[in-house]
Amino acid sequence: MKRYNPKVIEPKWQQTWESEGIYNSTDDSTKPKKYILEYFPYPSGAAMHVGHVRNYTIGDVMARYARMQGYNVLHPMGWDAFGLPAENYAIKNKISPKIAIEQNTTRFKHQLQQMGFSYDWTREINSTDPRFYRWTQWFFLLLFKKGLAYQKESLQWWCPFDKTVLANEQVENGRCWRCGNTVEKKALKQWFFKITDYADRLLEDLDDLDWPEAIKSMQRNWIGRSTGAEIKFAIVDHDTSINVFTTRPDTIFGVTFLVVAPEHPLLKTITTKAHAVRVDEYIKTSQAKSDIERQETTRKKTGVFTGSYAINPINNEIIPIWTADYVLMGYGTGAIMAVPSHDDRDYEFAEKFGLPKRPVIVSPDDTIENPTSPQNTPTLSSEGLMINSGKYNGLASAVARDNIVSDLEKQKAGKLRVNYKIRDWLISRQRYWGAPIPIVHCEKDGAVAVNEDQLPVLLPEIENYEPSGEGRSPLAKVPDFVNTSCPLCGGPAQRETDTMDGFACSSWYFLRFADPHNDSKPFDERLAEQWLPVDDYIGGAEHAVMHLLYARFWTKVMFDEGLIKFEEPFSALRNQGMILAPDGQKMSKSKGNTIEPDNLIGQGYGADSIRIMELFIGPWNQAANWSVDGMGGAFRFLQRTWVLVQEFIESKTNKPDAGRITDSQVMLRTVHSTIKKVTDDIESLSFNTAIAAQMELINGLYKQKAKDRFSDQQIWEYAITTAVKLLAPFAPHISEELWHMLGNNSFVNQSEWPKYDPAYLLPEKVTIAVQINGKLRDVIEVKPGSVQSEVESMALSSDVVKKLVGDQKIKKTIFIPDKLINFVI
RNA sequence: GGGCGAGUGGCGGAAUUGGUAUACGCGCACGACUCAAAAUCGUGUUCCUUAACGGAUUGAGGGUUCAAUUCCCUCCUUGCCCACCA
Repeated sequence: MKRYNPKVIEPKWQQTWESEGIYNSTDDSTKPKKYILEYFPYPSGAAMHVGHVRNYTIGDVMARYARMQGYNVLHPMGWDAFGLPAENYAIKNKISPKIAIEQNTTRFKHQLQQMGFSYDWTREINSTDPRFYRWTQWFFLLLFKKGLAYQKESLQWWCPFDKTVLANEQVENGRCWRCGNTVEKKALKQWFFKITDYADRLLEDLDDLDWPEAIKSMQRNWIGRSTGAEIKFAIVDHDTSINVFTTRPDTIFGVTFLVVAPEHPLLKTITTKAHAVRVDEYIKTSQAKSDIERQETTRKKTGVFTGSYAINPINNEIIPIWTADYVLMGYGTGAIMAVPSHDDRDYEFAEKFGLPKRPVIVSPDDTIENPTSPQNTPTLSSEGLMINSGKYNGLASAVARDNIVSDLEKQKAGKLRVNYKIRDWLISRQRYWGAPIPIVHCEKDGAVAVNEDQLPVLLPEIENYEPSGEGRSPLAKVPDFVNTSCPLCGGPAQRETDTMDGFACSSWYFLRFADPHNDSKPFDERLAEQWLPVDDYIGGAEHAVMHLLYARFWTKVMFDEGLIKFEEPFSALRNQGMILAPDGQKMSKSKGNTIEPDNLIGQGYGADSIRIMELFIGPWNQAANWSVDGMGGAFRFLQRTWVLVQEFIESKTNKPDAGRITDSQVMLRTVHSTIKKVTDDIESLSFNTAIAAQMELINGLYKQKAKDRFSDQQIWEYAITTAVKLLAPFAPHISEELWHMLGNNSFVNQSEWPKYDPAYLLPEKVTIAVQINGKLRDVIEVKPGSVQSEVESMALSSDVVKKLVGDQKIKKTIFIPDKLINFVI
């Protein structure tokens, strides 16, 4: 008997599949399409570990299953290779990013191939290939021409370690998402994409997506739409006014002071001479505070009085104006009306600086005369009846809200306003390793788009690509690159030297897979129409408000331009659960706790065992600790399958034992119910139980074999063949090998998925639970479909039941056919 | 502080519509094979208690029901995301 040796069979089939091209997608097929995609990886210096492998295993099982179900499947792979990690790796290892990327993609590709993933490698793309980023630049120009790409000087997040600016989405708790260092604010002229123009559509279209609710709510939260009003407060003794944003205009009678952010443009104007020194000091100290410090002060309120007063437009009350850094310049108008009786932040501030905290405006218990005071627990979300609010008293707060805004509108002191937390996407980076922004700066014509036929603007190969930290990309030091002529007037001009954020590439790469070699446009409309949108997109949740939001934005822009006919790129999104190290910690190179597939394969487990382990360890979308012992179990299952098939093949040539009889009904029922179970489980993405069902099948067949020694060859042939097919999406190599050993010349991975016949599912006998008062007391075996009277008399004749019922009266009998009978006494 | 999710044997987990809780795997124990070990095969394995019987059990407590891991309420623990967003 041949031994199961993954080291021999796995590379053999990988090469055969590749040379036969059996996973390549055809553009002209009559079959229905299915586009299954995993996030294209970042080929960093650290190799892939079993956590990454899980992501690709899920996608691969789905792709293989879909093929066997008769779909024309697109399952491509490529490299998201621009960006900081690749560049930092190159700097550290003193090689050029280009060489680093070549080394890393070679390694990653080898890792993917040795896992037997069924990618169409003829469609491989690399975002750093000029043939690819030419079109990334083309999309930049599309956005530029549509007025969705613009330059603006403002305070931006700056990472002093990576020496570049960062988008808001790329700053987590005041730290750089890549290196974890504290970020600073720096005033720089930067390029932005106007994603805010699409905020409403990005929000509304979330509803219809088959995405995890967690991701949808993260995006909703990030877009942060809130409706309210902008209200104008005139300043006493000044010719100016301050606008505030509030979601609760109904609480305007509770305003006891105004607060403006320290960065507010009117702050210096309205500050009186007597208070100027203290205000100036306060502005300076809050500027010196990094944002992380501003967040870490455990919300202790600070602030100073400006000396000025404002007039409440609803009742002409005079209220003081303060400045405090709990009000953020970047949101709303950078100024608020403080309502201490209904906002805990305002309450805390009033408490600390001795400002008035009354009156209560919304009665929480709907009594106008003596409401329970909410002063100790102010809340912005409370609704109720209006009190202390003049003519609005007695109205429901939601009604008063509308009335007050329209009344203010009449006196031109207020209007409805929708506010968003989302900011425009800062796209420029002061780093070398990215797609150059295809813009030329001309003294006469300003920022001018490079002509389309001049694309790509090639990233020059340079000696010194380390960031300078001066706020300019290293490309600024390359005169040959910088100096050019203006596409409009032909006069001398300078190229933009910033490069694009790596997320620009990933905002459209999924479209390129439909038409990866097109040199005349980013993709053919017909091919995009055929393959897109992505049916199943598989990846971790870490891209929730970055890539997944950006890609949706670009897709909508392309839709508006008429390039594509769909508005959402990813119909279904699947977030796989993280694989943690056996100790429960995140796997990372720095902790030295990573487990790499290469080592496991070297130990003789094989890719198939790893694939089984990745899925069997638990639900695919939940985190799991990697288990070293569990690998042995996965391997044993495959080996038992191997041995069983070998023994069956040998039984073909040895005469079967004539004295033994195969129970064909039991065999057929076992096989057909397993087909049903595995099929249903794959459809519902319950991969762990799909594998468990196959283990049960193999265990069951072992028991059959012990009884009948493969007596009925025909039924055994069917059982074995089916078992091998069911295993194919999960463990493709061993399945392919066994398939060929069984005498097939085709590929099991191109075979048809087995179907079950419901007629075989019905068992000869079913076990009925016999309960008394809902407690299990006995079990009886009856024919399926037995009626109540039959089951009841059988159950009542059971010794246990007789004893427990005694001469008590049975009040009620509950009968569930083929399941249980319950006597209530 | 806000949002979303999760708590089941020694461990990872299963239970698809309220209907026999603990499938499958790991680990462990015993047996077979072996000079021996590994590997493999087989049997057992929720806990307490017993000669047998029996009792308890899905984070805790309560509720609905003939029947609750499943539905409802309160609380505890824990994971992830967002966080002074007015």
